[in-house]
Amino acid sequence: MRKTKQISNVSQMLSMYLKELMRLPKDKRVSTTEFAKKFNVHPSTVTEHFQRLSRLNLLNYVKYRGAHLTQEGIHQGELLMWKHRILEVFFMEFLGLSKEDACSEATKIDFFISSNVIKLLCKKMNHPRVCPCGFEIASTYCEEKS
Amino acid sequence: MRKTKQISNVSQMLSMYLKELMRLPKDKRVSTTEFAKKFNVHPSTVTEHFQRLSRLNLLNYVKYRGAHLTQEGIHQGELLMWKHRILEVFFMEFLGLSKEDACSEATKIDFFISSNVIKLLCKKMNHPRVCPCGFEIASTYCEEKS
DNA sequence: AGAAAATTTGGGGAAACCCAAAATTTTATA
DNA sequence: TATAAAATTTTGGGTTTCCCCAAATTTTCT
Repeated sequence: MRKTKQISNVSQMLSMYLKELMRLPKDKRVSTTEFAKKFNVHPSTVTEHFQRLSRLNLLNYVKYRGAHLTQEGIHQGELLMWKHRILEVFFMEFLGLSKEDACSEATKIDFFISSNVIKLLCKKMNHPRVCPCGFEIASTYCEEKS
Repeated sequence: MRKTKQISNVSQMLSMYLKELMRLPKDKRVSTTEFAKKFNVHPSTVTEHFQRLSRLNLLNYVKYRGAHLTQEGIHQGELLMWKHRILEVFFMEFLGLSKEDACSEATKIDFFISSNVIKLLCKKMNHPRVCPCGFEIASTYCEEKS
């Protein structure tokens, strides 16, 4: 009954957490201070966000022990990263941005842009399999019929 | 000393007000109830936002008498509309979206996307002079050297 | 075991939204 | 031109999201 391809109730900030989480090894648990440094924020703030992600069933968070993404969290994180990376490819290949600029520009809008636009962009870019940073682009959301 | 091409302290919501204001005749003063209907919000909410825009010197707002954009407001509104329309053109011509979809997709990201990306997009689209809806695209921000 | 380090809790604060009811001003009409 | 009706603003609340700090708790290290 539930749609799978939607980010439910995730704020922009939470989406940033989700994306960062996706870049980390999925087996290891992440600590709050580790994250606090990345986001230039106090540890207690991270705790708060982890708890929120946990309430949304996106993060498996155990007090004092760190956290890792749930299946659902990975799923939503993959959607975000797919958007992010397709945008990166587009910004580099079509607009000629540098790798760094492509990433920062993608970061500004990946949360807001629709799946449909990304899907069309993906097609136009010939369904890239890797992003400019060398990371693989998960094909879960790409509907290539090759 | 002041940079001219930046949206200063305008929230996404205020940017929506700015864009809507840009679509209205600039000589006439707009009433709060008029706006309230457009945004499906109570009149008092509009008053609040008008006051805020006024504090930012973007809106000339006189109690009980309505409001109209200041020079600065028009300037910032033009930047937003430029982004919006270039995106519309891109979405229609490059991705093949309908006029309506192009508009709604542009609305989702125009506030967040950088001027630089839009500038490159503008060039790729050959510096369009009108958007899909037939509106003229102000060239203030377009650096075409034709 | 006990001290040090990491983490969470609880209490607050600011900003951006929104609404409802009361007060005020404008307008329209009798 | 009064006065009633309509429009607008004020006031007072309420919510959410984000952030910090200090104190309490738990884990880790020696």
